[in-house]
Amino acid sequence: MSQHHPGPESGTSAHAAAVPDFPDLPEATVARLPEYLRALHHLAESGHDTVSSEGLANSAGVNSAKLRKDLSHLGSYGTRGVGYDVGLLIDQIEFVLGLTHRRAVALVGVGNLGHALAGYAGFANRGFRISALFDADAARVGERIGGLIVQHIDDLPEVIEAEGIAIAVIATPASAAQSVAGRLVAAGVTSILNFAPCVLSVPEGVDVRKVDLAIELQILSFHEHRKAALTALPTGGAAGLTALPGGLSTPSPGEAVGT
Amino acid sequence: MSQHHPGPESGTSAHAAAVPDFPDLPEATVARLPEYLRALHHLAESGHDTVSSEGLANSAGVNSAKLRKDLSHLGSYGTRGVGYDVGLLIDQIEFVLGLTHRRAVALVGVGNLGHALAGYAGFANRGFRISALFDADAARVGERIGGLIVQHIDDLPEVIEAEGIAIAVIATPASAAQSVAGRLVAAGVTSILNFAPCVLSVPEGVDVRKVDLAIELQILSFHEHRKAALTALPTGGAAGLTALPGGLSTPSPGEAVGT
DNA sequence: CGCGATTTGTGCGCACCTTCACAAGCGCCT
DNA sequence: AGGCGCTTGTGAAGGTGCGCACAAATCGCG
Repeated sequence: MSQHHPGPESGTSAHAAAVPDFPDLPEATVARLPEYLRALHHLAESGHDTVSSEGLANSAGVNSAKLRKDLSHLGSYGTRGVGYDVGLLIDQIEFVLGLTHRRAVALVGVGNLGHALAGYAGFANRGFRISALFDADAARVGERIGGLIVQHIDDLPEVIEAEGIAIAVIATPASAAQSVAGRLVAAGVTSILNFAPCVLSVPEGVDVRKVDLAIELQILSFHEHRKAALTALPTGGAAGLTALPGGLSTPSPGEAVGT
Repeated sequence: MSQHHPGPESGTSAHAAAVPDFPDLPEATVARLPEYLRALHHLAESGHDTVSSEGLANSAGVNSAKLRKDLSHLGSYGTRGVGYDVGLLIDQIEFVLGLTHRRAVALVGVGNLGHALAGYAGFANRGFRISALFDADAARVGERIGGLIVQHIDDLPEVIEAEGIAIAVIATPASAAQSVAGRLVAAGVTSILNFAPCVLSVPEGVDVRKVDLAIELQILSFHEHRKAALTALPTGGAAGLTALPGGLSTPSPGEAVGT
């Protein structure tokens, strides 16, 4: 999705024995690790202290072979014949994802969507803390949201530095997003989650992930359209479908990351 | 827009059935079409009536070769030496995505996030109309949000059918999501956009896309972590050499992922 | 103390996606 | 009319990811 510069690909020679670390984890694997982490926390709360790849894969909604391969990439600690130690695996994944400490996040744009994101409990529960809110609208500055005061975007540099913020969320209108991105990067932010429906260009070394809500619906719309065309044409589109079970069963393939 | 059904002369070669086209568009292509569409609308508003693959690719933030291949999949109409007709391409893509008519969408869960989604202007502008709001909390039922009244989730079947809704958005807590999904499917919904951080299992034929905001941040966190590790290491020697075992000993723990 | 049941880790083939490079087509200019 | 430059469409190569299937490893039990 966003720009991932293969770039010079500095080798990053694995500093041998000390840390198992993350030299060049496949992007697809990285995208799934959070999923595993969530499932693991769930399992831990249920009292499980070990889990098989089959069980964990089930909880995370993926194939067990894929899960094993993913975990093997980070030199995982499973025990053959037994499974994975839940607590250990949680620590492992959290380390690889850089979640050993709570990360501070800045949020720019406290409009309709930004307001909701600022109060989204899911962030706090999963390793992040919204540490600063910004908006360009003077009328909004000073407003209090979930224990934070909205600050003017001109104060961005000082706050970003003072709080040591490296990750920012853009929830502004598309027209302002590129400008905001530039100011964020100038202030030292190196990772951006962009909710504005537009492409951002940023210097090399800055990561951008994009969430476009309308695009998600449009992709679903395509599949709706396709399904409608299929059922209208008994050409054999349904032939491929195995006996449709009455109950709930196979998880759908959704997902695809990105973006 | 533009009830443009004639389609492009029934495919290129095999015109067995009068099927429009999009038989089996690659998923990756489908995911990018909305991006192109957005860029095209932008271009149209800027007065452009044709655009080259290079120009459009630039606007959409992708490689031009990739764009051309994507468009070729849907039997597109570009003119060599000139480029693509912006208006025609918009119609084409909107048709393929099933956006020739505005689609009705139901939204379940009018909490923090759901409230924002209900008012999100980006949906209305891009082919969708939130047609119904539901919540399980009786205290919220009756509340008015953006011209719609929140209804109780028990009324879901009647409303879904009456409005002919096929797409739904789940913005409930994770604990309720699976149950809601089941009720949606039972009511006839065949596409779900899930914002709850959990896996949904649905019957075959139902599409689910998931947006997990915390996961997006966690992926960024990984890259932050990686970048931090890189800058912490002396850049000099690491460049280029990938853990070549040329070193005399290189104890096993290196685990040489790549090999 | 060895055997079988269980589960991980992974080699391999396959399918999909991306990118390059170039021939074919189109319009314009001379 | 003909050639020239520009742009599309696509064949082919390369890369990435996925899933099967199986050997290796570990535990529990008799």
